[in-house]
Amino acid sequence: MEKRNTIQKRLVMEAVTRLASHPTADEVYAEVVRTHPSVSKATVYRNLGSLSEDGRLRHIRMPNGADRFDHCLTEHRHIACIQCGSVRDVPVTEPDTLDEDVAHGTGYVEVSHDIVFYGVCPGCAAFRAPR
Amino acid sequence: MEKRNTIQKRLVMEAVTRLASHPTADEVYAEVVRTHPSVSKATVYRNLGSLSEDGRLRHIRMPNGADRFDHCLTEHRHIACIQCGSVRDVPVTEPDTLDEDVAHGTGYVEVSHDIVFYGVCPGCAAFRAPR
DNA sequence: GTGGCTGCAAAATGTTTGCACGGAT
DNA sequence: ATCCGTGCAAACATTTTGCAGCCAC
Repeated sequence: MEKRNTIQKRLVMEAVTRLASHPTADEVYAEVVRTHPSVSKATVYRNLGSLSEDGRLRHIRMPNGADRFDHCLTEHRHIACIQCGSVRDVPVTEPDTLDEDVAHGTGYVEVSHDIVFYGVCPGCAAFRAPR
Repeated sequence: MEKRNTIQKRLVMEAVTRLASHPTADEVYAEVVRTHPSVSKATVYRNLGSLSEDGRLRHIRMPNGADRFDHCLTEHRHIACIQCGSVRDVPVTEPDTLDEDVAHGTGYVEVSHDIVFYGVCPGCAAFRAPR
């Protein structure tokens, strides 16, 4: 019942923090294995889940590719470049009554939402349409 | 270059329409196979993709489980019950300047977004907390 | 000491792809 | 005659799980 603080868990946490920019589980695994080759991918997945559950990481579900994990716990959104796949932070801009409105409109309770933005990042846009 | 209108494509289209409520690719496949056992799952996937591309179906990317397909083309959102997994429609409530705002804030271009709501549907809520 | 955590491999899930063939144009 | 769309199976990508042993508590 008690959650343990294992070396592996710390390694996963550190990897996500070090990679900073929303790594996928696979990227976290690669980072951990670099210094600790014996750690298995299942353990990385399990610890990512555990840490997210504990609120120490944020689990970002990407509607397309692999899910990502964020060490930054402040409320924010993400935008993925449809060209290069990079992901960066975006401040929250949708009204905070959104869930409430939907709850009232539908009769659902405990309403939350996932929102992910897509677009072409400045770098890719420049490359696509140079001068 | 020319897209053909095959029996399989029509079957897929009809299945999505008949199932009405946001079937997954697998559910569409099951529905098609019931009457036409020789149709392969790959064909269903390919036709779902083709029809979505043509705007005849809407491809709903679910951040969690399998993607779903919607025969209803009018702009709307979806809410999934975290208890029973059912999905129903929700009118758009977020401001239509959302993408614009993010574009201005980030410098990204061609900004769009996916948004999916989660909650407990009235039925499941009643079951969970009767009386 | 013991039960959660790990490593390994295998399974599960969801989707895509290579290939040869058959049918629509 | 083309060549697109199909069926089949296998590949692929991501994540989960079963199990025996280990190690943090």
